[in-house]
Order: sequence, then C-alpha cells, then structure tokens
Amino acid sequence: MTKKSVTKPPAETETAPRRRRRKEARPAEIIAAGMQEFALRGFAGTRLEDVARRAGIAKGTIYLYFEDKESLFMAAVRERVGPAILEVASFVDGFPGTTRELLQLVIPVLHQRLVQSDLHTILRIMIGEGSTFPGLTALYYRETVLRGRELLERIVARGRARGEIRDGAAADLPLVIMAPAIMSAIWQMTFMREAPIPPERFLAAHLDLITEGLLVPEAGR
Amino acid sequence: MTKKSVTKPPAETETAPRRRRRKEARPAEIIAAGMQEFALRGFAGTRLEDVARRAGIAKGTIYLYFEDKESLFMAAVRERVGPAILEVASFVDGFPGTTRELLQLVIPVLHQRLVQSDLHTILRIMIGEGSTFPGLTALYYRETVLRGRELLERIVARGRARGEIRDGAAADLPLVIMAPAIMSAIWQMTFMREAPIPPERFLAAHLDLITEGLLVPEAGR
DNA sequence: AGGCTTAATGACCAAAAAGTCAGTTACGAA
DNA sequence: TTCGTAACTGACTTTTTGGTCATTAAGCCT
Repeated sequence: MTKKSVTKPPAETETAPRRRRRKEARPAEIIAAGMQEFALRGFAGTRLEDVARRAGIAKGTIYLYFEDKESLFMAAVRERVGPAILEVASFVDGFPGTTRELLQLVIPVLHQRLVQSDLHTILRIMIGEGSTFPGLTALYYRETVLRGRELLERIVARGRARGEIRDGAAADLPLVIMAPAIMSAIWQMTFMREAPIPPERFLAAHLDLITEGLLVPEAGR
Repeated sequence: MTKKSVTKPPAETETAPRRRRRKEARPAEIIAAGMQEFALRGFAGTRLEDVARRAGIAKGTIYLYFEDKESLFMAAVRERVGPAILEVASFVDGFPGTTRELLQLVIPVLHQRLVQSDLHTILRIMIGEGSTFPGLTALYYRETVLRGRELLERIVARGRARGEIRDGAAADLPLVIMAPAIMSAIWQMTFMREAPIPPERFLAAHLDLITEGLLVPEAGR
C-alpha cells in the first residue's frame, strides 16, 4: 500500500457528477439520516460515519452544518417535535363536545404521534441517555414535555369546570393521563421482539382505563 | 518520564496491606459499584475503569470475576430483580380482601420497587439501550417483565371472578395497570431536574386513576 | 521461615469512533 | 472559456476505552 493522499482515478462515464453542491438541502437530509441512525443505535451508539453514508455524503460534510453530534440531535428535536404538539393543542380550545368525546379524540392522536413518527426515538434517547447529556434533556423538556403538560392541564381544567371530571389525585396530576401511551411507545421499542402487543390494544386499553376506570362503579364502597 | 513497568516504591508505614485477597466478597461489590455507574452513565457510557475505582480495585480484577461488561450487567439483573417480583407475588395468592384493597396494597409496593432500588436503573437501560443489546433485553423480559405480567393477570382474573373488575379493553391488557408507575420512574430519572414531581404524587394519582377512573361515573353516558 | 498458589495489579495493546484539514471539484460569474 | 469561491471529500490525528497479561504480593500450608 503506497497510496498517500491520492484521490481515486475516476476514468468512468462522466454522466452525473459524483458531488453536488446543495447548501440548502443538506441540513434537512442530515437530520433525517441522523434520526434514522439514532432510532437504530441510540445517541452514544450512533456513528457519524453511518449518518453520513445514509445521507449520501462524507463525514466531514456533517461538520460543515453542525457543530457536533449533540447539535445535530438538538436540531432534530427542534424540527420534528415542535409541530406535533401544536397540532394537538389547536383543537382542544373551542371543542364543543363532552370531555369523554374530547379524550376519545385526543388520546388516539397522542398514540399516533408518540408511537409512530420520530417522536418515540427522541423519547427513548431522553430516557436512556438524558442524564448523560443534561443539555438535551432541558431542551426536550421545554420544547415538548412542558407543552404536553399544559395541554393536558387545559383538558382537565375544562372537564372540571363542566363537572365531567372527578376531583381527586388523578385530576391533580394530569400528566398521568398519558402514561399508557408512553408505556405503549416503550413496549414497541423494547419488548416488541419478545412479546408483540399491537399498539391498538394499548390504545383501546388506554381509552377504556381513562374514561371508565378499572373497577365496576359500585363495587366495594 | 522513563518509568517502564516499574511498580511504585512503597516505603511508607506498613500498617494495612494495600491489597486484600477477598474472592468471596468481590463479585457482589463489583455488581454494586457497577449498578451505581450504570445508573449514572447508562450501559454504553459506563467505563469499567470507573466501576473498578468505585469498588476500590483495579480494572483487571473485574475480568477475574466477569467475562465482560455485558456479563456484569446481566449478573446485576439476576441478583437484584428476581427477589423483588417474587416478594410481591407472594401476597396476591390467598389475599382475603376486595380487589380495591388488593390494588391499594400492591400498587404502592410496585412504586417502591420500581422507583426506589436499582430496578429503575435497569429499566432505563433496557429502554435506552435494549435494542443495541438484544441479549440483555431477552434476559430482562424473561426474568422481570414476564413475571410482572403474570402477576397483574392473576390480579385481574381474581377481580373478574369476584365481579369487581369491569370487562373491557383495560382488563384485557392488565399491563396498563402499571403504566403510571413506569411513568413515575421515568420522570424521576429524566425530568426530576427540570420539574420535580414527588413520587408520592404519582402514586396517589395512580391509585386514584385505577380505582376510581377519571370521569364522574354518570357523566355523559 | 520458606515456599507455593493464585488474587490482584496497572501498564499496555488494539479497536473504534469523534473530530480535523489539506486538497479536490462543482458551478456561477466575469 | 477561464477563474475564483466555497461546498465537499476522506485520509489522518486524537481520544477514549474495552480487554490482556507479565508481574507482584497476600496469605495459607508445611
């Protein structure tokens, strides 16, 4: 092996240039490729080399657009997560029906957004590696979790005002309303292989648990 | 720097020997130190060097007792998780009271075991890095998750037989019963810093949601 | 006290992957 | 057509860390 900083001899049909200059399109492509690799290997486990290959560029190009690996991930959070929450929030205000109907509308969307899409990837990375990267966690909390909490709180406040939601510890921590959706996302990512449970079953159980509770109304007190 | 494979010159007060031979105590100590580091940095992020320092030994000593990093983690799962589940399972059989009473007894224990103790560390690593290490996931599913599912299924079957649990999608997927506990564990590990919510609030909301449901019994249908 | 077994050590090795930069080339402007 | 800019490349450097092994010494046995 005596080659040393020698570039490859092209010598082939020069139909399409091997390189393209596409300053505008690159960032989005790199983010997309990054999310796919992050989903596969987690944050620490992802090699920028692989992200580059998936995006069809060289590793160095990534550093043209992003400071480092962490910046890339943060950019992904910003681009993907923001819109999802806003979309759900929009139809809570001014919804005409009962709380039951509202929940039956919102919870499926929650599942769809959390289990489908890239959101579950981000969720997984936050859980698994958040403590190693406090900056990521803070950003994710502000941009996603906090908005989600506000949304749920608005639903509960509305339901209470209409006399449709019981006072009690559950209503005091609206966050728990979405616990089954989170569990579903975790299950799909983690134990799908060992014991497949379709997301629809989680969704059905979720709706049933929240709207009806587990026990028969009159049983024991 | 000209030292080369030269050991340090002791030349100090020879009160206690710097090394001890303690074949029996080491494994447990290494596991304990490992769990602490895993909790702090995740699986991939943990340096065996740090585990060794925490255990007060040299890195090489770890390899005297464990094949590699993965074996160490697996040993930790086996040692910690097994007993916890069995303990809970024991008082479900032959419990005399109502399902409501049983849940009010079981769910707090679930929280305690999941949020306190090392269990939440293992949970976090499974979620975050399980897909990178399928062997770990399979072991964890067999030793923990499956046993937990069986436990919940037994509770639901018992409650149905006594006419205390409603038929419905929630009862068909007993797994969802523990969703709020998992959410609590995740919250403590991940967003504690951003927005502290004490585990007791999750526990209270959990009990309330499972036993009473969210909506007022008669509202809208 | 001397010898022997083996637990324990930590310098070292090799692999992997993040990050750098001198050189290459697409492509718009002159 | 030529030229200059800067997008792009990928070999190289650096850092990090899992895993090895020759050497040391604790502690038992005789």
